[in-house]
Amino acid sequence: MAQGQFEFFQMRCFVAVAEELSFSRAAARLNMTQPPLSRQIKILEERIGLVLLERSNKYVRLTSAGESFYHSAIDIIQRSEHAILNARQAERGELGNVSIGFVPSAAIQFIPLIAKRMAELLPNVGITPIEMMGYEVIESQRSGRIDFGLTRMEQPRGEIERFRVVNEPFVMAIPESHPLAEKTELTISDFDGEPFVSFTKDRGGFLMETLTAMFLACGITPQTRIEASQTHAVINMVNHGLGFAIVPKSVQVMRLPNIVFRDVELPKQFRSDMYLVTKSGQESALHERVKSLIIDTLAPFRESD
Amino acid sequence: MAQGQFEFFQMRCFVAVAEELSFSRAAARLNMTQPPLSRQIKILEERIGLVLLERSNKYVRLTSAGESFYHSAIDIIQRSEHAILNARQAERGELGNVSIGFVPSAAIQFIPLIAKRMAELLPNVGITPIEMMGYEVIESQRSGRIDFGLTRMEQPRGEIERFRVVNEPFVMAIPESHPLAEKTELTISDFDGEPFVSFTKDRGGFLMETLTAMFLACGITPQTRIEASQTHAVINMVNHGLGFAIVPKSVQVMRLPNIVFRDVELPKQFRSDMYLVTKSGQESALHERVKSLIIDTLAPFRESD
DNA sequence: TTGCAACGATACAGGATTTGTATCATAAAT
DNA sequence: ATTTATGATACAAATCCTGTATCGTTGCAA
Repeated sequence: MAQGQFEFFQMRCFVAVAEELSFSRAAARLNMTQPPLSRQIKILEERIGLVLLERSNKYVRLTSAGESFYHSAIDIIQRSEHAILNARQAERGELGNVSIGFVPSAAIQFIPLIAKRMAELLPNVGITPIEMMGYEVIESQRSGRIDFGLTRMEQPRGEIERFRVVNEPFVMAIPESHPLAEKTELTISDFDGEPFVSFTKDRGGFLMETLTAMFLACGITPQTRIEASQTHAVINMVNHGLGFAIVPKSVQVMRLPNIVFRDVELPKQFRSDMYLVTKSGQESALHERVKSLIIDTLAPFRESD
Repeated sequence: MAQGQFEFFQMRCFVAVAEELSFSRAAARLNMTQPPLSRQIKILEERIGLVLLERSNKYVRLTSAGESFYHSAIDIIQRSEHAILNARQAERGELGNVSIGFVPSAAIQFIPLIAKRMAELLPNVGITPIEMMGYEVIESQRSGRIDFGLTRMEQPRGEIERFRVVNEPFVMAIPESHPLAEKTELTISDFDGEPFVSFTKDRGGFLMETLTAMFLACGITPQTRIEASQTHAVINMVNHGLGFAIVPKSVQVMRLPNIVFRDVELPKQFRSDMYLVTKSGQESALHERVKSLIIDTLAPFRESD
């Protein structure tokens, strides 16, 4: 036994004596005889260099140091029990911390929903959401800075796993002042020649490509007035009457005063995807747990229309 | 070794391995050889029923459970060191809690000053001040509800120690509107026949007796208008112009808008005392420490004039 | 005052546990 | 293929702990 620090067992002995205020009774409680108990207490006192118990033949009393140490001991013993419970939780993937990198448009619904469900189902798992550009999500994933990523980019395979967690229809965002906002049954051809707020193509804006392909397929050519790089910006342009836009349906929970959202029939292949990316070969239980939690949480945005 | 809980030593072993990520290096650091180290880790894992380290021949890695347990272990080890330091502090009387019962007039200066100095000199000793009537101080002292008491009552001896910690002169409290407030050199005879706010005699008001004795000795008879039981009440009467009062000098830190305080020459024997009462035979270091702190703190109110 | 009972401290032998040396098994590196 | 480094295993020696027996002291009762 490393001469220098006291042992756990000695602490338990001390606690028993402190509570019983009797060596014999404490010994009985600890399923041992009195002499070794006395010895353990003595060793404990030697190790910490303090007298913890004042013992004369007829009474046993705690010294001030003993009083203090008793409280500490109770605390430490309890913590050591918690340590085991926590470790067990961690093993089951119910304790820890995960960081999620995500593109700004995921901040509207997906990340809050994930955070909420994590708080419910995995209350002891912390979440660190980090907003970033689509390409950064992949970089950060490779470098290990984040555990999970949410992005719209279809990524070259390799050591990174990818799941399509969102596959939702587009909706039209129309300024309230625009004549089309009145019409109830809209088709895509109604937007031919109308002012359009588009996404930029640079910096990994993926929606742009999808949308131009769709316009081509539907045979319409809106009048592109402005390009913005992120959904937030696009939506705010529309809100100020600068034109209509096409955004993923999940965006429409953002209620802005001068926007109306309208469903519109589009060819089946033109839908908005989002991918969950993760380093493959992560066999941690926590990782698995969170991964399926994210997939489950986003299921409504994948199956519904 | 009580089969059932892990030992402290095993935790230290684990921490060393977790930090070195190598059994051999960890063993060196612990001044032991590798085989027993392996064994201790194995025992630890058996005791808590979890695999903490994933070890193949070329690497040692923490499992999620190990990660969690490592943090707990660090925390517990640190706490166990603090436990010793705290116990040492407690032994020196620098850790703990004391309760002080006191009469309301001590709340004006004495208790705040004591609390302040305790915060400076004994930062880890908590103080619980309890305001009560003079006779309650003695009762609570006997029953052990308070560790110290501050009261003006001279008490029957017995198992209670008593120190005179305050012996200060009286001052006159005069309503600003009163003609005597203008006069610079006052003597006690100036107050003959003037309206006087007195202390009640009941409920252990001790000042009353002293004051009537003094009036007798000085040969004056003020006109007693009102009696109040506590200094606060008396002072507020004066503040509303109901008469002059005689109060201990320490009271004059209370600055009220319509009161002036004036020194006055009085016979030497008429001064205001306050006693520190304490159960005798309290040999605790903390108790001694706080006792002398209180005596020291109140020294200015005993020696000065 | 004396004897008894209760409690914690001490001594010591037997037993359990732990340690260290030597060795093995495996995997990366040369 | 050989070497080197790592953790696991086997076993004897040493250590430490336990329990029995006993002592010394204190409070209590006769």
